[in-house]
Amino acid sequence: MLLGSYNPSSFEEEIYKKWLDKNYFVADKRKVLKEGKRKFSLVLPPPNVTGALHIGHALNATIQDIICRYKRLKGYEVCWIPGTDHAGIATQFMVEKELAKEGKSRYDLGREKFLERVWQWKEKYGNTIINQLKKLGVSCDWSRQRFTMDEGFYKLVRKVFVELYKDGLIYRGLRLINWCPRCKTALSDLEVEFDDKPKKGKLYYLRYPLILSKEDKEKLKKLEEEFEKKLVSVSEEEKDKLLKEKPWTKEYIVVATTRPETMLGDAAVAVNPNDKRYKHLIGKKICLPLVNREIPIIADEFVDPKFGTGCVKITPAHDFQDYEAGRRFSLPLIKIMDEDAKISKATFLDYEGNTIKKENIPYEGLDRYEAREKVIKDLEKANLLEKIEDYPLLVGKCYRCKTIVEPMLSYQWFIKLSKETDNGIGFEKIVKPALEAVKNGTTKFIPKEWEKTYFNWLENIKDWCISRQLWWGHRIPAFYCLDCNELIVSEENIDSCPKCKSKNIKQDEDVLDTWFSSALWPFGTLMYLKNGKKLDEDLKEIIEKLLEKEPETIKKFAKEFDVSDYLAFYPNDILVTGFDIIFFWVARMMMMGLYFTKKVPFFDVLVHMLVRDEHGQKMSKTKGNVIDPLDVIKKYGADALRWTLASLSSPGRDIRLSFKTIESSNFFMNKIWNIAKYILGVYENNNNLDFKDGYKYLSYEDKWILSRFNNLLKEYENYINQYRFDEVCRSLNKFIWDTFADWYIELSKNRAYKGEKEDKKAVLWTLFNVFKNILILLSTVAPFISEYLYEKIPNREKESILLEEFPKPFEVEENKDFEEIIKFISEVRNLKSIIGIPPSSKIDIYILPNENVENMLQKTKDAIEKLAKVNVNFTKVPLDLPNLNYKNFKVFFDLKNKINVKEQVKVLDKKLQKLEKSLKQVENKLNNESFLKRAPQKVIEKAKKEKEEILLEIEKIKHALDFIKGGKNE
RNA sequence: GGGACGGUAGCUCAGUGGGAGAGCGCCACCCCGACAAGGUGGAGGUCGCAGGUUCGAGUCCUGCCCGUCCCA
Repeated sequence: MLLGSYNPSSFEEEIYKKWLDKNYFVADKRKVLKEGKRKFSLVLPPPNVTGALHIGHALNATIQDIICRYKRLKGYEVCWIPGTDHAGIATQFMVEKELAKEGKSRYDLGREKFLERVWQWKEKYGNTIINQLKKLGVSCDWSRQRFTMDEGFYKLVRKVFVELYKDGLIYRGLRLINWCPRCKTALSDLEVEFDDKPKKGKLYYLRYPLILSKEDKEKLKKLEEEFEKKLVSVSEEEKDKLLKEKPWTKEYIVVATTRPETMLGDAAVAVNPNDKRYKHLIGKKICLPLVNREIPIIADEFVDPKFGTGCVKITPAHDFQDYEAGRRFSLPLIKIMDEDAKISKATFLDYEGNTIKKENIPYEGLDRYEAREKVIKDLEKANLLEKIEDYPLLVGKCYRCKTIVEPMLSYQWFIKLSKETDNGIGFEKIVKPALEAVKNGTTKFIPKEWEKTYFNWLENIKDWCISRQLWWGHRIPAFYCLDCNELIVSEENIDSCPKCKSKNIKQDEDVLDTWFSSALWPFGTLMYLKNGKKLDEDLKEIIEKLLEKEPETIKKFAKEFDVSDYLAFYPNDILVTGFDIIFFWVARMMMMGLYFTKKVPFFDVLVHMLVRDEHGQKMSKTKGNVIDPLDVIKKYGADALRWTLASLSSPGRDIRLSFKTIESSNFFMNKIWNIAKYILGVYENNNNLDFKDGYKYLSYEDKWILSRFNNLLKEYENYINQYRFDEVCRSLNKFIWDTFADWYIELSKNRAYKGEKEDKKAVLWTLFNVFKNILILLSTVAPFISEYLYEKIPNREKESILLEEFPKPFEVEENKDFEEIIKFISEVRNLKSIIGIPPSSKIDIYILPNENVENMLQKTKDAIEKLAKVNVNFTKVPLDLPNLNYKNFKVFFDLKNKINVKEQVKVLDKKLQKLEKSLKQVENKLNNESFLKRAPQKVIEKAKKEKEEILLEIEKIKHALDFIKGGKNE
């Protein structure tokens, strides 16, 4: 026996090792640059060094691998570059956690020692996902593996930063940003998460005493009296309306807030200018309780009169909306929290970042939530708490550690992207090209719906906060002269001030947002630091010539970088990624790619969805519904996992994954295995008969399966080019199982075991050639089993299926007549079942063929007998027996003594009714003049044919009925 | 509040204006010289609801209901 039972874990690892040893995945730039071979390139979205492989990675990598393997078959030089991302916050978080176990913090170690520790950690765990991906069988070019903080990226990131700075597109400024008090770093808008449902929060109503002169007080009294008078003279209906506009006449004003502790930083109180209740108070001042600060009452349109009392506090240093309002009214920024989100001294700043003054305030040192309690308690004591209401609240949380973020005033670095910043210089230079490239179709999203998401975000983009107060990451190449305050942005580290020559230089403490380096990934992975190495001599001329056409930036980069890979493989052809990082990553790669290379980083963006559990729940450790791809691989093999993911990946839909589905994929793999077992068994059984010339003796069924394969080939290619991997799998499954195994293999058995030599040759030739092609098509999705079985077949020509070409169609014509035999066999089985004849009980049938198919039926006789479990006789004349009619032949059934169930009449009647219903439908159609006039000829023809077929069916059933009713044998 | 996507068999999902499909599950029968992880046959549907366009709508348009997600 050539094959045992299917056990993927027994061969997958070995096969992967072979592929690696033979360097099949390594891209050859020479073939592209020198021989003009078509290239196909892409980057693996770099997983975080912190992570472990989850099912989402598996889906993402599977899709890419299918595409890459397909492109190799189609003769492309495929360059698929893997790598890992340093993942600033996440990695630092992991190492800090490790340190915490030793009772230390990063500050105990200091920056340098801490970073050493992170590098150690990275060396130890950073390749986890990469190694796990190999178990999945992905065909990345591992020789080109990169890291977002490797030497090349270190240099590239600095270059890019300096370029952008020189071009006036990066600035440093005091801004209100999202701050994570646990990670102690700024977060970009995207890194702040909001819960789906609002949390139960409170709305606090605080009384702020007005500062009133004697006249003011009298005025208020008067207003009150006037209003009372007015009230008496109006109707009941108008009274309500009037009451809503009642002028505020108390000696304090009431503001509503969800964050009472921030009142310590209030710079004003605001009302809507059209709000009649407060009109007379605009311009007055209040005395802010607890801190005794005098602040004005201002009027601004942004105040919603319906919110709370219609009167809000303005805290410009701790709320985004208030920041803008504060700027409009030149209110001071009053910062009252430190980086731990604890109450600090109040610092008054202007919008340029100059400190105006500092002020002692109560609660210093208290955490923001402790401070809230205290503030409320103290206000209550002073009778300044009006009331507390329940209020639904949306709070932003750090996407890494889930700590509630704090709007915080701090110095940060930004890339200008907003339409508002500097007359939209960044928008024009960076954002617009990225928008344009998708609008004009240079880069396409698949499915297209995602383009809207992309446009919407880019069109409303804000400046990108790129600095993070972390230690792990690309340190910002900005230097400060501590003597003359000069800011120097420089690619190289500097040790003296170019202005005052002072040696008192300090580099900016901050590192760059991780996504800054990821944004360079598509071209950065194709550039390597030369480090003094010379270019490959044979490529020198070609490279120089190609370089001429490149933009200045690339020429500049080429001085220090080997850009031969870039010239061979950029732009990428496709990017495959999850929808959740379109903003984080895709948009930013588009912007950076276009800005620096003047080309789109990739042409197709294939967006896939989330993998959920079988109930549609997100997988999470806390829910315990995680399916670990490694467990799956262990149990069912990588092929089954890949097959499952591919089959379920219909565009725009989340995947619901269950072990049941994986199991059925495994069954399919097993089926393929057994097909191989059969074919190889037949071969062995015939003493390895040389079947090379078998194509000369092809029979009807051989030609039929060959033509059916051609059909599959068309479908397959059509679907894979549309990235419809679900349909690819469906087509393959249908052909392999329902057509090849269930029909052709069954049809082949007589000839394979008992046929003449020529028959055997033809059968073997057909079996092996169809099977080889099946394996090649299958190898994109299920590469392991394909390779393993490919190695076993005698008609292979290559040492690996990876070196195969995409199959060409067989030179045969479609044989519709043979399809009729298939149909006929099915119907005999069906008929036997209906009239209650056990499948194993043979009945006699008489076939009356016309000339066209006589030979075919004669030759297929054995197969028909075997598959339909009948005794086939031929007749030259019609017989007086129940019969079935086909286009080219008639079949008569001798059913005497075979029927034992009269109740079959019911079944047949039901069937008849169904058929008559559809007959009516078709007839209605065909009797409809409008239909005949307006429908296309093709459709009308089809309808006519359909009617004929239904009539045939009806006739058949009627025959069967006649027989049962008339010929019952007791 | 704005937007996107989805609602088709018990479950998970395909479906390209023209006879409602697949896998799993279910029922009945069958170990047949690859495979019981299999074979043969079968049952099961108001395609979310209501309108509209069309000779013809699961498919296109409008409104509504339900669900998921993104943005503010």
